[in-house]
Amino acid sequence: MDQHTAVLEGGLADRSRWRDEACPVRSALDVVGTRSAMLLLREAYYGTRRFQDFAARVRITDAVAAARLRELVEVGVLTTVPYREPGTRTRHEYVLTDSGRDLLPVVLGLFAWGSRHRTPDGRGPLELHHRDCGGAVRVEVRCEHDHPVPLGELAVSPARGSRLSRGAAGGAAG
Amino acid sequence: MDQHTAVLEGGLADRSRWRDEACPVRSALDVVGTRSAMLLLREAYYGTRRFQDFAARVRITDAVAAARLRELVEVGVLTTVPYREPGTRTRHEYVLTDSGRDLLPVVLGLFAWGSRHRTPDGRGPLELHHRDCGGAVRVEVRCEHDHPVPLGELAVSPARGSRLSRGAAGGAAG
DNA sequence: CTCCTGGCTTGTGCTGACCGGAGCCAGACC
DNA sequence: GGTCTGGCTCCGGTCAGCACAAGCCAGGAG
Repeated sequence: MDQHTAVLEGGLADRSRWRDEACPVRSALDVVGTRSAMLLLREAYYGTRRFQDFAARVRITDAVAAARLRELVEVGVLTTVPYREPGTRTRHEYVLTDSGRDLLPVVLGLFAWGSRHRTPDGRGPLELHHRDCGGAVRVEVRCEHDHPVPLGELAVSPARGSRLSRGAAGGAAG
Repeated sequence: MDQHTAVLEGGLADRSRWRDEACPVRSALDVVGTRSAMLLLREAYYGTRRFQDFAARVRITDAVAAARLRELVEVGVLTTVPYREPGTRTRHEYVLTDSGRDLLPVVLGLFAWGSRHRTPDGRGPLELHHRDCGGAVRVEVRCEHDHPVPLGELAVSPARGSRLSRGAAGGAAG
């Protein structure tokens, strides 16, 4: 259409002929779409591992922390690992899995957007940089050939083998 | 601490001495943290512009669509522009602003994560590629020198001029 | 003038996210 | 045995997000 939206290809072109039932954005939001889940992830990235620290630093109640942490473990974003401090019994910590680490672009994307668009100065109270070189850190949409991909150059197509890739109508995708 | 978390620098190192009151992740979630807001954004990226199309394609009611679209316009993620089809009165469409386009990494990040971790085959029903070269599209965390930045190489520090940058305790950041 | 249509608004009610506070339980320490 | 602590669970209640359904309003078509 114009240069400011993605291009829908194949059976997707007619947007009125398919539903978003299997939309990956929707399925992601189903499991990590709450405020507390995102903030717990932020804390995990900051290095927090223990129950009370999560609850206190995210400023949620124990009940919510327990419920949310349990869900995050269930969906595989966190795992529990036992630990034992001298003189106490065995407890367990919540640590990130690969799946949890894969959500980093989402949380950093929110971080960057909040810093840029939701603070008076457009800078925000914290900065992110690369330990190795000191360069400022950003979240970018890129193709595998390293080209930056603005919205207008983004193409969406059905995965091979799906109904919509064969031009059928009425399918479900995302 | 270990290689799987970010490094907190300056006054941030002691995580127990500062609060996340001004956290940009939190402020971002305050305005675009709902399921319907994210899905409306997805639709906007797909090229949707009209009220009924948004409501139908996101599968929310008119009431929710009206409320959420109004909020998104208020926070500057969308703008209304008047249009007129022949033989009807003037109405208005909802189009993305620069601020709205800046949320693309967040929505694509959820898209990628959902495709990878919330579908049986780990691929998802849709694919994203670069129109110009056909390459698969990803969301990446990079520094300004183009180095990929894994979580373990990410450093978080206070913005210059903030309380925490001067080593004071009890500040508020993110 | 009435009818129709798109873009809402309003009303009712459910559910899930969240809070504050109290209680529980296992084990270490005494 | 009793006490303390971390990691929960349970209870009662509020509020926001959402669905379903009805109503409203401006303006073009007839």
